[in-house]
Parts: sequence; structure tokens; C-alpha cells
Amino acid sequence: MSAGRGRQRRATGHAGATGIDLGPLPGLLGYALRRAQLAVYQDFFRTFDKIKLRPAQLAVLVVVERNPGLKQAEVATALGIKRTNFVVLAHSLERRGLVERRASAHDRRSNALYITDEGKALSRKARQMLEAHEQRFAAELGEAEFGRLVAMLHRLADMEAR
Amino acid sequence: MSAGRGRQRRATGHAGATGIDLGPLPGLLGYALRRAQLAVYQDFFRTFDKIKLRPAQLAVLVVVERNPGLKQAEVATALGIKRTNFVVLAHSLERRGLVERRASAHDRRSNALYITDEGKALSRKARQMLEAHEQRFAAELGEAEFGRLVAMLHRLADMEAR
DNA sequence: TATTGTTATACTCTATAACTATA
DNA sequence: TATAGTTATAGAGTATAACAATA
Repeated sequence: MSAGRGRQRRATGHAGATGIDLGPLPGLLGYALRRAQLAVYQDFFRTFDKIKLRPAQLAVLVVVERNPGLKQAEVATALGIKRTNFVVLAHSLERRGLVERRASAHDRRSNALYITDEGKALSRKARQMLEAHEQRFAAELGEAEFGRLVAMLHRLADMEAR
Repeated sequence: MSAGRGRQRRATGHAGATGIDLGPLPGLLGYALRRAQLAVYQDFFRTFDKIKLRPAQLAVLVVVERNPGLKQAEVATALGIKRTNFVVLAHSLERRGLVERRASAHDRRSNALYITDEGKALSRKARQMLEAHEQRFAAELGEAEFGRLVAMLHRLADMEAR
């Protein structure tokens, strides 16, 4: 019996060593994602503490640098941020002189975003930190596996909902 | 020239199709993790809306079921939750009659946690939903790749900090 | 003294409603 | 009417400090 019993995914015995039975949790994608996300973000915060950049701030800086003149709403939706929450984010970067908001000429409702020279300088610094940050994880898995991991994550993120 | 130029990781062109240049973001582990985490959690919320269980609540239920009599602090640290934040979490499960808190006999400071019959019944329902939830993503990647993904995530999570 | 559970508190992230000024 | 930016607000998740009861 017990022929085609299907999926198993038993406790992978990953970590903790608390002796506590986590049951199916270690085999669950969401649980593994949360643990990895936590570790990677921790490393991000440690790495970028020197220049006080949070992940979302860095993402905005990068997008604005590569796409000068975008409207706030465009940057926001490109990054999956609600435009209402984007306001304070853009404000924080503007206050620090990293990004400029200019009222658009042909549509005076919208703010066009531009990176400043100071923003570009910080972006250069950030790129090096980013490289070191990424490299720590890429080295753990090897470049090839690392690439496959990132690709798989995007594939899951891009799945049709429903 | 350009011989050993090292890491590249250019835009993977994953999604969005907004025409906006995201630069290095799609190649970044943290960015990919955030996108995948979001998608998987969205699916979790949709799936478990019927029984109104959040990820952390389910995790506690599972751990308490498999390890009857654990102290609050033990469950909390096993799941990477601060004991101070665990209080409301345990309370929410107790109010719903899924879990019981009994004062420990030999250490009257601590609460021992036990799953109730109602909790067990919900846990059974949850297991089926969990199976469906997981299967959606496992089917997208295939079981083998899915397993490798989860293993890689735990490996990153278990890396030495520093 | 140290630990367990607890309260209070604060900060971030995310989400919704409603306003304003433009279009 | 619809859209861009904004404000206010509320809910989670996570963090620290401080306290009472107990060890």
C-alpha cells in the first residue's frame, strides 16, 4: 500500500535546534520566504546603515536615476507602492536633497522626479554596498544557483492570481 | 577585453511591462524576495480568509498541536517572535477557543499552551487549505524545483550573520 | 538576580477615504 | 467626470522599556 502517496515535504530540520517540532512549517514556501526575507533584509539594513537608505528609498533612487522626469504615480506603481504611501517616501528623498520634484509643464497636476547630483553620488556609493550585500548571498549559493533562485522567485511573483 | 568582468545580473525583464527601466532591481535577491513574498502571502490570505487565520496564527497552532505543554516563550522563540508580541497572538487564539493557556504546575510564572478539540478541528481544515495553497506554487515550478527553492531559502536564512 | 508574562509605547509598512487642483 | 498629489487615519508587524509575580 501507500503507493502513490503524493507530496511529502517533511521537516527539513533547517535550524533553530530548539528541539521543538515545527511540523510542516519548514517545507512551506511562505515560511521559508519569510525566514529568508528576514535574513536578507537584516543584512541590507546593516549594510546601508552608513548611508541611511531603506530598501524602498534605494529602489526609488534607482528608478528615478534611470528614468528622469517620471511622474510620482509612475514610479510608485512601477515599484508596487500605493501613490498615497509614495508621498512621504518621495518627500524623504527630497528633504535629503537626493531627488527633485518639478511641476510638470504640460500637466500641472503632476510632479516630475529628477535625481540630483547629490543623489547620483549617493547612488554610486549605494551600488558598491549593494554589490557587497548581494555577493554575500550569491557566494553562499554560487552564482548559478543564485541566478536560478532569483528567477524562480520572479516566476512565482508573476503567476496569475487566481 | 572585458575578460573576467565578473557579475552582471542585468534586468531580467520579469514583469510589469510598464516600459520603466528598473535597472539592477530585478537581479537583486531582496527585490525578488519581496515580490515573491507578496504574491505568496496574498494567496495565503485569499486561501485562509474562510477560516480567518493569519500566517503567524497558523504557525502557532501547528507548533502547539505538535508540542503540547510548551511555554509561551518557547513557542515564541521557536517561531522568531518576541515574547512581548506573542502575548496578543496567543490571546487571539485563546479567545477563539483554539488554544488553552494553563498555568504550569512546577513554574507558576509560565503558561503552558495546549490545543483544544476545536483547535484540532480547525487545524485539520487548515491542512487541506495549506495543501492547495502550496500546490499552486509547487505546480508552477515542479516539485523538484520547488523543493530546491525552499532548501535554498532556508540556507540563506541560516547563514551566519556577519 | 534572572525569567515569564504583561502593558504601554513607538515606528514602519500597508490600506482606505476624502480633499484640492488640475485636466 | 477623472486623475495626480495630498492628508488623515487605521491596521498589521516589529521593537524597546518597565513592571509584577515567581524562580
